[in-house]
Amino acid sequence: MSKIEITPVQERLARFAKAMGHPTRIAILHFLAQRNECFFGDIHEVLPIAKATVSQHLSELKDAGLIQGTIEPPKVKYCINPDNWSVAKQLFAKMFDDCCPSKKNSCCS
Amino acid sequence: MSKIEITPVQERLARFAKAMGHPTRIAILHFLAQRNECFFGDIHEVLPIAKATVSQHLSELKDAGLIQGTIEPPKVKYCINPDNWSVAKQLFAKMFDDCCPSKKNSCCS
DNA sequence: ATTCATGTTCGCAAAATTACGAATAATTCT
DNA sequence: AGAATTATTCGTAATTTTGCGAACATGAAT
Repeated sequence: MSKIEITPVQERLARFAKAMGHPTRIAILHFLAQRNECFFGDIHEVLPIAKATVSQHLSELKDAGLIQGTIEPPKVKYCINPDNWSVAKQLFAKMFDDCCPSKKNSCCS
Repeated sequence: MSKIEITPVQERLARFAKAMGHPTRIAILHFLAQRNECFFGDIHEVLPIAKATVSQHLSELKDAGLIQGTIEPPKVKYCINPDNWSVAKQLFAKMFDDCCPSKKNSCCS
């Protein structure tokens, strides 16, 4: 009856999800998780795509807040953004816990 | 040096994330989580968008495996797909746990 | 058989995404 | 100052996504 209001939390969760919604970006996140050294060149070296494209994917992840980059001339060091990573983790966890499969009154019974 | 192989698991995680990467679809998932009755009409009634668009979003969620729909003439009942929901939950949880903020050797220190 | 109620599919347009090579900063090294 | 290294930005093209109204399909009720 009354229309749904899309909340800022839902917007934020969708933003995180969208940033994670590409195999290459998932691979980048996994790669960053395994490494201490996170220079752009290290990431590019390991991906079979042009550096311009790598840069775009990194921007996407950075704009969503999942990673951060710091300039260490002449290189750029990338890493997970710990604060937002933690937020994303909690938002996804809450999302998956809220939903019905674990409830008794699920419509999926 | 050696190129990254994008794994099937990463592909699947990205697929889930992509489906969740839109505020309306997050709202739909939340709505499904709160309801026993999950008819198309209930969902459409509550969203400020055309039914064709609602149907598209539901298809997107269904194709990704996050929800399922059963025909109950003349209505269609939608709900979370419990099996895949559980898979998605675990994949996201593993992703967020793997990554560095909780590690000592994080590049984000 | 017609009508009604419910959703999906079609056809289209606008916008966003993905990808690349070339050009452009920015900083160090010679 | 000039060359070299590193990464971003620009310009472009192809594809995908998002959204709508209209048309269509399906089964129920008259």
